Amino acid sequence: MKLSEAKEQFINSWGAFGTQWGINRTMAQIHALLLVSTQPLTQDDIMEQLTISRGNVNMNIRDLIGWGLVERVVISGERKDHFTAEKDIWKVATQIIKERKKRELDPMIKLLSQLENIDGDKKDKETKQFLEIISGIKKTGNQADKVLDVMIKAEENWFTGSILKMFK
Amino acid sequence: MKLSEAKEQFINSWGAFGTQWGINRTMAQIHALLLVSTQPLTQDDIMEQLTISRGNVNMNIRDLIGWGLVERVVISGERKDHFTAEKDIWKVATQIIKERKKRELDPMIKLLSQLENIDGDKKDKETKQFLEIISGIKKTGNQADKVLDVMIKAEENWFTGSILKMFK
DNA sequence: TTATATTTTCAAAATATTTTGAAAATTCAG
DNA sequence: CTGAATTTTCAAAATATTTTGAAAATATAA
Repeated sequence: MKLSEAKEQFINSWGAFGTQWGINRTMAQIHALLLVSTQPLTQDDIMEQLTISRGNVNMNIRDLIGWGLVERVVISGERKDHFTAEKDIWKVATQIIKERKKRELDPMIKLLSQLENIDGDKKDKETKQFLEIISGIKKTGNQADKVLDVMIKAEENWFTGSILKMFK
Repeated sequence: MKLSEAKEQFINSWGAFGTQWGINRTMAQIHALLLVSTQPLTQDDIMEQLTISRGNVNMNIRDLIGWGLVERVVISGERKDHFTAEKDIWKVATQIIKERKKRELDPMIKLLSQLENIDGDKKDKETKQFLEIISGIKKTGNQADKVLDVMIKAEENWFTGSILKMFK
């Protein structure tokens, strides 16, 4: 397999992979393209390489920046914006986990707490079972939350070289 | 809030939550409905409670069974099939992790191995960087794979009461 | 077996999401 | 400032996914 073929296949597979996780195909492809690019790319580079429209590139780049996976870099002497992706996949993974936790897990736990305030007889079988399910989900959610916090903290401290502080 | 409202809100939120994870809304809603139902339900019950068509219920139930989240139960004396969901959310979570690992992580790692076989000069800067990215992803993928295996094993052994075997 | 209840399938319709592209807004060199 | 380059926006078009519902297949009681 040639390098260009391998890159293409990686971009396509990463895109397909993304769709299974509720991420749109193009956004995942742009991310993949930036991952395997030596140089930061402009919107025009991305348009050309993935044959997609300017608007599409622009919107998805903005989302990727929102997820903290891509950043805008200024190349001195160049007028156009350039974009580059974090190459360390472990950092990519923790960043995604951090964002999903914030956007989804935290609100879900909040909702579950609200659902625990039901009017009426807590001894009623239906009510009792409902509350058990809800509190079970909340408990597991909170455990996951804590595990992820430790992961994120570990990542941050590892990165800043201050991992020992975690145990003080 | 009344119980019926709480149930409804739970079902809707679980559905919305699902779509963010690449799971279709109705499938997540059916799962939620079965989670908070005291009794196993028939297809007709589900049709009625979620006001969706028979075909839709049938297909999504089949998928849920494929994910190992729902099972068919026979109620003696009743002609129709009944369905019920695993209520222990920790088991639900490990089941989902197990399936996603099998369906997505394992194939992704396989693909990455293929992409490492590139023709041409391994000293070429472009080639070298590509191989570094790919092997980085593969390494992180393999680590995740191992962590998830331990989780799944722990869950299974915990469930069967043979957790001590894990350390022998 | 036959008649009826139940489940499954799948093409077409409905709905939701993504993509385009041109106009508007912004940036910046001269 | 001016005007060209660049970026952003967003309504409409294209595409993808989900849902329906009726027909076909299957199961079961009599």
